[in-house]
Amino acid sequence: MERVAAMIKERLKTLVAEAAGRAHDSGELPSSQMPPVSIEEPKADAHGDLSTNFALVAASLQKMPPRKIAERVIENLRDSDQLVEKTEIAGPGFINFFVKPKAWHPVLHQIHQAGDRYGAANFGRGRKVQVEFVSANPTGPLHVGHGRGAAVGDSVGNILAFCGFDVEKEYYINDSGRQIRTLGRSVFLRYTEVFGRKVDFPAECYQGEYIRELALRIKSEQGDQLLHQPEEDAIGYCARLAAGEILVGIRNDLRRFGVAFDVWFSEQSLYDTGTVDNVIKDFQRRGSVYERDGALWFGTSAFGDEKDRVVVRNNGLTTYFASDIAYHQDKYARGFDRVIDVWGADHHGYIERVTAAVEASGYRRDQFHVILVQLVNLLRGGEPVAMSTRAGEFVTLRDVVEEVGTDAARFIFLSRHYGSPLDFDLELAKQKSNDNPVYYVQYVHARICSIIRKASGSAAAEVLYDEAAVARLIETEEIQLLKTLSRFPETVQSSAENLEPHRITFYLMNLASEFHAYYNKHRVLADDPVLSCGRLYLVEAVRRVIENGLNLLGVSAPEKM
RNA sequence: GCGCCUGUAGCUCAGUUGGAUAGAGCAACGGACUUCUAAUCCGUAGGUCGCAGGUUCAAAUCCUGCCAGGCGUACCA
Repeated sequence: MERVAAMIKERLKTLVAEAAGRAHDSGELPSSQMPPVSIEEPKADAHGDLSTNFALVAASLQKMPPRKIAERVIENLRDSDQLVEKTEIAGPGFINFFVKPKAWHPVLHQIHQAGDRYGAANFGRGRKVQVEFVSANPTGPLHVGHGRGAAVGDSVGNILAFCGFDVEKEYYINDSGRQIRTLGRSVFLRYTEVFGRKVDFPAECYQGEYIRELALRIKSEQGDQLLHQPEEDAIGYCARLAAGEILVGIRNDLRRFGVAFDVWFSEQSLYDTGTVDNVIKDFQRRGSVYERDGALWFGTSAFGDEKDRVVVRNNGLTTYFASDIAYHQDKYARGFDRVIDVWGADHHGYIERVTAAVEASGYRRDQFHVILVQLVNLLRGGEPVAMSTRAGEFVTLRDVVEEVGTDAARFIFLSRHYGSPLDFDLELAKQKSNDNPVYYVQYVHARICSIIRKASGSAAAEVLYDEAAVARLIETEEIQLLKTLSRFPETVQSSAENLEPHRITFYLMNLASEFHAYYNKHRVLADDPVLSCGRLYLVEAVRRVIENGLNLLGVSAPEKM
């Protein structure tokens, strides 16, 4: 099905190109060289529905003033299907098109036919894409920053899937290495404390209260048994148990936050299967890895990194980077064309080296993409909430979801470009007013459901298509809504191309605003049954687009509020 | 020092990949509920797009150099 907005643009493009050709044939334009025609949407309504800068771009080729070129193009327009109401030349030489209202009407039928697929596309052509996000170490509960990463990653995945990519969402569990040992040690020390042993709790250990809770839990299950084992065994036991428990908590928190991963991938498994060793050996054979000062180095600088990086330290232990190389190789080996990693902004120093590893493994640079999500500043009533990771005092994602709800949290996380720092105000987030954009958008959905209930007795009632009724939609606000609705597919597309979910958020706020304005000015259920029928059809289309958009963000579309 | 991100209205942020007079929301002020949900709407006011150059018909957007803030720059994870 051809999109209405795209169709109109294409048509105008052709009209302009043909007109320019005719003008040249008749000698009105000297050069046969014509620039490509681009059709844009002006931001000011006074500049028409669509416009082209053709005359401006053609000026240097034609060696003529732009306004003169514009005149000759307009004179040669042959608008055979009566699409255009009016054209004008404006400013330095823009050609503005005012499209007939009826040109936008077909979008309604399209929306009703496409249903929950309206806005979807297939330019992904089934290519496999992996989105990896959150991937927090299982050494403590998720905090607010992880929530932002979760919302962004989940939504990017949804959007790409909507555009025809075969998407898999993955969580990488850093369940190996020193931080897990530190976790075990932290729990074990608290455990010994429970039995009255005086310990000097080290600063590098995890300070949070949850460590004590885990220790108590081990006591209730194992009594004092661990005190009688070799300390290494006891620490190992604590580490496994704690990481397992924390991971269960993380899964629960994410589920409650509406995030479902297809794959939970264990870092330890890369060691257990020998994948990390094999990768290092393989690169050694190929000369990408070399020895210096007793350590093994990966030659990332050959691929644009500022220096080479260590993969095996001189004490024989592998670095985090080593398993990262193996992990990313494994991703491509699983058949993904594209790999997208969502990282916290503090990891940006890693982009170059992982990209280098990807390239050294024989994949293209553009098959790997990192979304760097900036930090979240948590506020309460405008005042910063004190968060000290060192003291283990921070507001967890669970706390936030319990206080403000999943919908509000997700919407706010996606209400800003991921590259700019986000102020998250708890008071504002749970406020049920127009200050809170999520309710502003959801309210539209609930309102429309209410209208439809009123019209037919049930929200699920079928709203029927009637050509004569749709033709009655000619109010300014109605045409505006039609134009905005027809723009949804391209919004989704640019959102997918740029991996920017916030474009959907802004689109929805704008659509909501236009609907509220319409609602306040015109009655949907009017005395005239034909008009009512047309308006119901329009309003149901708005509802559908709000629902589809909110779905992509992972936010619910309530029928009542 | 080097690298990345950010700098737009009092505040929080958009800005259609280079377009016309730079837009929303909040806060301020003034209005609108006997009518489909007032969690709403309408109006007013608010700007040297960090600064300085450059590229061109056209720059918030691209290039260069400064300024400010954040982050990074480990044989840490």
